[in-house]
Amino acid sequence: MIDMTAGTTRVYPSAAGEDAAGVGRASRLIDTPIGGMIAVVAGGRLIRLGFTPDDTPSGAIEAHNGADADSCPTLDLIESELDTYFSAPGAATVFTTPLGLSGTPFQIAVWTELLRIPPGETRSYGEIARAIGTPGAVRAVGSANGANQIAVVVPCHRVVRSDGARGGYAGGTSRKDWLLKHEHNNELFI
DNA sequence: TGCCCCGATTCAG
DNA sequence: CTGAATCGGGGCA
Repeated sequence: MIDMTAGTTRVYPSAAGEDAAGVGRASRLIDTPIGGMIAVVAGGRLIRLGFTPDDTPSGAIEAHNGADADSCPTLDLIESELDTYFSAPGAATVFTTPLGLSGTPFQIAVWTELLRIPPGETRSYGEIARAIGTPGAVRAVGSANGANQIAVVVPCHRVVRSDGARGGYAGGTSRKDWLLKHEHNNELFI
């Protein structure tokens, strides 16, 4: 059925009626030290990057329109940048892959703010809430974090609780832990 | 549309 | 440690 081998690119046939603008979609599985990730590109932009569940169902990669995934520059770019990011302790890697953020105005505001957090640094949910002008929306920020479609690149893992505790993570707290330590040059903290 | 419920939180008791 | 505050998002009538 679907080849889940890391690095494998799958091309999906165009679905009539979808992507009227001719914007193709392609996905690729990328292997990382903390599990496989699936990257999805549409219109030349990365629109999704998430950790694949242990037993990734074939349906996880459904509905991707046809595009020439094997020669997708954006997939090549994100794959390359992820490789650099994961292989370099301290991870000062700056991602340049064009992103396609899709969500409510509030979510977009949160995610955009997350992109401003430098690698190796953290912010609390409250700080993010204040930064975007809605000091009381602390929990809502948490929800928006959970709705992040582009893991690692949109660094929702850099948001922790005000008391320093790590807080939750859609990909699993162990991954959040790993990422924070990795960016902290492998130093243990807290 | 309105109502209700739920959170990757926070802070006061 | 417990409880209430606060607000965006989603489900449902």
